[in-house]
Amino acid sequence: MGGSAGDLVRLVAKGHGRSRAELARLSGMAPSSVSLRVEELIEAGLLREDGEGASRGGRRPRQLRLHENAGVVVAVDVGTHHVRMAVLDLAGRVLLEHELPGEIAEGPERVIERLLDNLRMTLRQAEVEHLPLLGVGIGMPGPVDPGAAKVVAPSRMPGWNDFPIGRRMSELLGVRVVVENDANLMAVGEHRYGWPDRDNLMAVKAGTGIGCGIIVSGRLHRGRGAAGDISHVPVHVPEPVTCSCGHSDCLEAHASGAALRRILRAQGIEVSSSRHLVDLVNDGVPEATTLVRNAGRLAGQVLVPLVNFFNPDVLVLGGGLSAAEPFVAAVRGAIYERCLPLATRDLEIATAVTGRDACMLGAGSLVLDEVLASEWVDDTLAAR
Amino acid sequence: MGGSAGDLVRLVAKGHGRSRAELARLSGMAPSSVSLRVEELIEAGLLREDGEGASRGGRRPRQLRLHENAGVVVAVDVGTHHVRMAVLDLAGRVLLEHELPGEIAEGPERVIERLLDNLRMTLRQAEVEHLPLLGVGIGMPGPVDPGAAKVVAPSRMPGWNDFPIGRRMSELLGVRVVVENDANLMAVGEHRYGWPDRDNLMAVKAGTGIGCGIIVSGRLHRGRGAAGDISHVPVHVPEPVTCSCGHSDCLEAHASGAALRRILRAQGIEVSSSRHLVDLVNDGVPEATTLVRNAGRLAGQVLVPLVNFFNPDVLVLGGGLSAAEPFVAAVRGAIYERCLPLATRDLEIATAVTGRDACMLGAGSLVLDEVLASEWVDDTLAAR
DNA sequence: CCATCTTTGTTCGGAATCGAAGTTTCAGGT
DNA sequence: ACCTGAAACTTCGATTCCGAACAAAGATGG
Repeated sequence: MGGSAGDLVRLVAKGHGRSRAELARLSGMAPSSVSLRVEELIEAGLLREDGEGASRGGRRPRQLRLHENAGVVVAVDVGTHHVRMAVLDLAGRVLLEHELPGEIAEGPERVIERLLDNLRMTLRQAEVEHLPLLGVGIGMPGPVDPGAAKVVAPSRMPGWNDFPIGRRMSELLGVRVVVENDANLMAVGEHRYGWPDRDNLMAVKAGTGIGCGIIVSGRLHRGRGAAGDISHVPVHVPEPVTCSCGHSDCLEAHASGAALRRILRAQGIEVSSSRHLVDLVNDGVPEATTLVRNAGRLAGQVLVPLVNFFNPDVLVLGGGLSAAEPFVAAVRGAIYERCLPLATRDLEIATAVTGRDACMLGAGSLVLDEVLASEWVDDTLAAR
Repeated sequence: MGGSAGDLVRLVAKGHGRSRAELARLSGMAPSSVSLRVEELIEAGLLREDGEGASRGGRRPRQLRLHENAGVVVAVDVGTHHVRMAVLDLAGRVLLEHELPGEIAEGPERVIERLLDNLRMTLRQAEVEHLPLLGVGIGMPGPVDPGAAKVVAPSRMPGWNDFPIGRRMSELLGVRVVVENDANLMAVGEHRYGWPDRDNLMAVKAGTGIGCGIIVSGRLHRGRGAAGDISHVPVHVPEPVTCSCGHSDCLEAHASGAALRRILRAQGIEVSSSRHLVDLVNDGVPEATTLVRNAGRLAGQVLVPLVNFFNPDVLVLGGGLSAAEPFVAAVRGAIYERCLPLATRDLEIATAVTGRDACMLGAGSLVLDEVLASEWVDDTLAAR
C-alpha cells in the first residue's frame, strides 16, 4: 500500500520498515524507487542510517530510523486532578515525561494557561527547544468531538462544554492539535505500545468514571462520535442509585470509582481518590475489597455481550481500579463464565501494559499519525 | 486511493465513478491516465459507454458502466428449509432470482448436488450461459470460517461440521467461491443496497435463530471469526429455558423464532414456521402477538449496550420476525427508552430494505468484491 | 444570441517510476 | 577455502504516469 515519501516515513515510524528492502516489500514500491526516496529523506534530515542489522542469509540490511532532530510532539493527558505530559520523538519514543497536579474544575482558561507553561518547561527540560514542535495531542476525561476538537456535554467539568480547546491551543502554539477522549486514547496507546500486531482491541478505563475505547482493524472506532460508551448500560443491582443521566441502574452509578467512594463514605470510610481506594484494597480492608470485586463483576457482566459481539483479540483493563487485583479477577471471571467459548478461546484479558501512561501515549500516537499523514513530510522534502 | 485498472472497475461497479472525470477525482489518478485506462477497459469488453449524463454546468459526462457481457456471479442463500439463488451482473444488478425448497438437514452432499442443478438451471434461465461465471457467494445459517470456507460447530445442521463447502464447490465449478454466515451477509447486503453511504451499520437477523452482522467503516467486521454473536447473551426472564449452549437465559432460548414456536406449542398452538408465526400475529392472534412483542423487547434490551458501544449509523432489523410489526416496535421502544441520547439521536432503525433478499444480495456483494479485487481484471486486460 | 465561465475529456512532452540486470555482502554447505 | 545461493541494495534504459495546455460541449447571464 501507499507509494509516496510519507508512506515510507510512516512505515519507519511505526517500527515496520527497518531497511530499504523491507520498505520496498511493505510499500509495494520498486526497490530502486525506495532507494532514491530514502536518499532524499536522509538528505532532508528526516531519516538516518543506524548501523547494520543481522543478516538473513545475505547482505546485511542498512537499518533506517527517524532522525531524532526531525522534530518532536507533545502528548498531554488531562485528568480530573492531574496533568501528565510527555515529549515524544517521531518514532513515538518518550524523551521526557512528568506529572503535575492540576484541577480540571478550574475551567478551561486556567487549565490552558498552565498547560502552556508546562509545555514550555517540558520542552526546555527535554532539551529539544531547537527542534520543531510538530503537534500536540490532548486527552480529556469526557466526551470529545474530535472534528471540532472540543469537549461536549461533560459531567464533572464545569465551564468546558463546547470549549474549543483544540483551536485555542492551536492558535497559541501555531501547531496542529488533536483532542480525544481519554478512554479512546487508552485504547490507541495500548494498541500501539502493547499489542501492535493485534487488530481488534477494546480498552476499558475504570477510574473515577468508566469508559471504553475500541480499536477495529487497527484504527480507532468513533462511530458517530459516542462509540465506546458503557457507563450508562443498565446493570441488575438490588438497590437503585440515581445516575447523572436520570436512570437508576447505570453501570457508572454502581461500579465507578466515584460510586464506590460514595458507598464507602456511607459506611463511614472516607476515601480521597481512586488510588486511595486501591490502597485500601491492597491493605486488605474487607469493605473496600468486597466493593471493588462487586464493581468488577458488574463491569464484567456489561462486557459479556460486548465481547461476544465485537469478538476482540485483546481486552485491556486500565484506569485506577485496574490496579486492584480483585477488580481484574472479577472481570475475568464474569467474562470467562458467560462469554462464548469461541469468543474467549483466543481472547487476551490483560491490564494496561503502559499503566498510567496509556492515555498520554495514545495522545502522542494519535498526533503522530496526524503529523506523519500530513503534507509536512512532502513540504520538508521540498524545502530540501 | 488506488491507482490501477482494478480500482477503476471497482469504482464503476460500486456505482460511484460514473464518468472519466469522476473516476479521476475518486481514484486520485490523473485524468489523462484514467482516459487511457478506460479506453483499454472498453476495448477489453469490461466497460461500456452508456450515453451522456446531465451536465453540471459544463460538458456532459460520457457515462460509464460495466459491460453486461463481462461476466456474472451467482449468489446463494442457503436457509434451513429453502434455497434462494440469483444471477448478478458485475454491477450487482439482479438478472434473475428464485427460491426453491431445500432441507439443509439433508446434509452437505445432497445440498451441494441440488445447488449445482439449480445453478445450471438458473444460468440457463437467465440466458447467460455463454458469459463467464466469475464466482459464487454462499450464505449459510450458522457459524462460518471464511478463510477455510466451511461451516464450524453448527446447531441444527447435522453433518455440516467442518465440511469444506467452499473448496468442494470451487473444485466442481472451477470458480472462486466465498462462504459466509447469513447474518453477516444480511449486513453486507443491506449496507450495499440500502445504506451505501453509511459507514457503520449493524443488522439483526431474527428468524429461526438470532444473529447479527456488523459493518464497520464500510467493511464487514469478523473479529476473530465469531463477531456479531448475540444469541447467547443473558437476558432476564422469569422462567429459565435450557439453551443448546448449556445456559438457561440466552436470548436465543427466549426470543428466537424456534423458541417462540416451542412456547406456542406448549399453549396448544401449532406453528409450522416463522412465516406462519408472523401470519398469526398479523391475523391478530393475541398469544402470538404477546410473544413476539416480548421477544422484541428482549432483543432490544440486548441491543441497548451494543448500540451504545458501537454507536452505528443504522440498525437494520431483518429475518422472519422483522415482518411482525409488534416485534419491530418493541425493539425500537427498548432502544429509544434506554440508549444514550447521543447514540440514538442520529440512529436509523429500519427493517431490511431488501427484505428476504438481503442475505442473498450480501453473498453476491461479497463475491463481487472478491472478483473485482482479484487479478481477474488485469488478466482480462492483458488477454486483450 | 453572444461572451464567459464550468465541466469533461484528450494530446503530448517531461518527469517519475518501474524492473531487469548487476554489485556487494553474507550464510551455509562441501 | 571455495562455491552456491540469497538477501540488500544500485544502476540504468524502458515504460508509465502525470500535468499543463488544449479542445469540446454546455450552462449562465446579460
